[in-house]
Amino acid sequence: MVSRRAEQKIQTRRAIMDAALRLSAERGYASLSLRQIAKEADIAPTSFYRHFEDVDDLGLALVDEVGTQLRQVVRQARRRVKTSGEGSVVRTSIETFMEFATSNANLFRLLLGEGAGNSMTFRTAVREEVGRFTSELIETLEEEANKQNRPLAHAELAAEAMVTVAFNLGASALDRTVAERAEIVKRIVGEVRIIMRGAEAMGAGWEP
Amino acid sequence: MVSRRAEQKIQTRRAIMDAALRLSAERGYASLSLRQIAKEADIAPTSFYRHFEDVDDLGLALVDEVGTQLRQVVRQARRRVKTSGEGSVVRTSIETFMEFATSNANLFRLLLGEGAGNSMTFRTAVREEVGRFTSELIETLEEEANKQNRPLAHAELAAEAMVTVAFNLGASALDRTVAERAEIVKRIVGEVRIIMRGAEAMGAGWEP
DNA sequence: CAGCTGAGCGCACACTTGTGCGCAGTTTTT
DNA sequence: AAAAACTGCGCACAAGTGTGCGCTCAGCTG
Repeated sequence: MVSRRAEQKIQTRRAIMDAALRLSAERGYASLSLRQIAKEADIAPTSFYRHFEDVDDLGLALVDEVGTQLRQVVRQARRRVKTSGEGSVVRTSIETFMEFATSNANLFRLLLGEGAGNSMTFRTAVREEVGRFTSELIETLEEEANKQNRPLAHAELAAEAMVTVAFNLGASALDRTVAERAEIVKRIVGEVRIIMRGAEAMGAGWEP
Repeated sequence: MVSRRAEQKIQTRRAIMDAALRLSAERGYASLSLRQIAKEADIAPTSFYRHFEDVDDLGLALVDEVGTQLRQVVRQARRRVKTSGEGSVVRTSIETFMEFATSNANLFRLLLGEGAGNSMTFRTAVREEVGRFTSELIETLEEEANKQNRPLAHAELAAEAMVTVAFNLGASALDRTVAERAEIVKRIVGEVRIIMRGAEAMGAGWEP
């Protein structure tokens, strides 16, 4: 499996994915053509088929990738919170998240863009990924609530709201300058805190 | 100005916009061609230019339209809350909003889809519209808070979070069955309540 | 009434698009 | 060493793309 050939193959596969990412940042993913991608990846158009069935197939692979990396982010944030002693959970988590978002801006934009946009297949794939992310957050939230002995009402609702806010405002930050970006992060932190506070304030037996 | 001619013109303009909307619901807006739109609108391709410079120009017109209609929604919601005596402000507003979203699903999807996706011009246009919407909500929130004598900390943050949640979960509801949709509305209401509660719980002098 | 304006059309052009087919060269398998 | 497998390429083709140009003729203006 470490044959020279297989290695080369995954290398060009990467080249294709990177090319698509680069292009989609400018023109938007939906308006990408196989040929454009091929050219950007220094590949003959027909060679594309040796790696993906379709442009949509490529898209799904990308969504999958971003999902995997995102989940890593949650774990990294958890670790950071645990080790670095203090600093609020909220702030640390969000900063970790934004770090990821800015350094993978293209991938991230794709996720957000296609989540609301294109084809049905895509939308559901994206939502699944975001769903996984939310699940892990719910878990973290409940864990933390137990430890601090401050019960949360409806952790799922709170988590969903937090993720939605962070993802969307986070995405809007990508276009901005560094200064503006910091300002947006502040806003995200503020809003997430509000949500947290609200969830705590609602009694344990609250029914929406 | 009510000349037969002008009337005809705005009529075909409408036809074009509707056609674009219909098509974008299936294939996604970004992958629309001028010719497809023209065909769907029963127009010769070149006639398109009599109404719009560009496909992007059309897009901006559509974003503008949805924005205008959206603001009408807020006002309608306000009126409903005032007249219909009771029922929570939150629930009434969200129901009004969802009514609009479902009956203008295509327009709405366009707004959300392009808000995160396509070209820079587009993104900013969309965000402006959403911003306007948020502004009106902030106003309503503060007004209501004064009347009920329950000060809100950082109405802007709360409003932004609410709008983000409502828009995005709302958009995700569009694909679902009627039953699932009702479930999502419930979730939105719950989350908005949490946000509201959180904003109230934060003291008046709170700094995020 | 005559003359002008402007919406809509058809034609034409130069590109770009996705994809099928068969060949080259290299790596892996026998 | 011979054969099989497979990545990548060039070519070809039909279909679709945006847009310039000049015509028609309904409807407005003087």
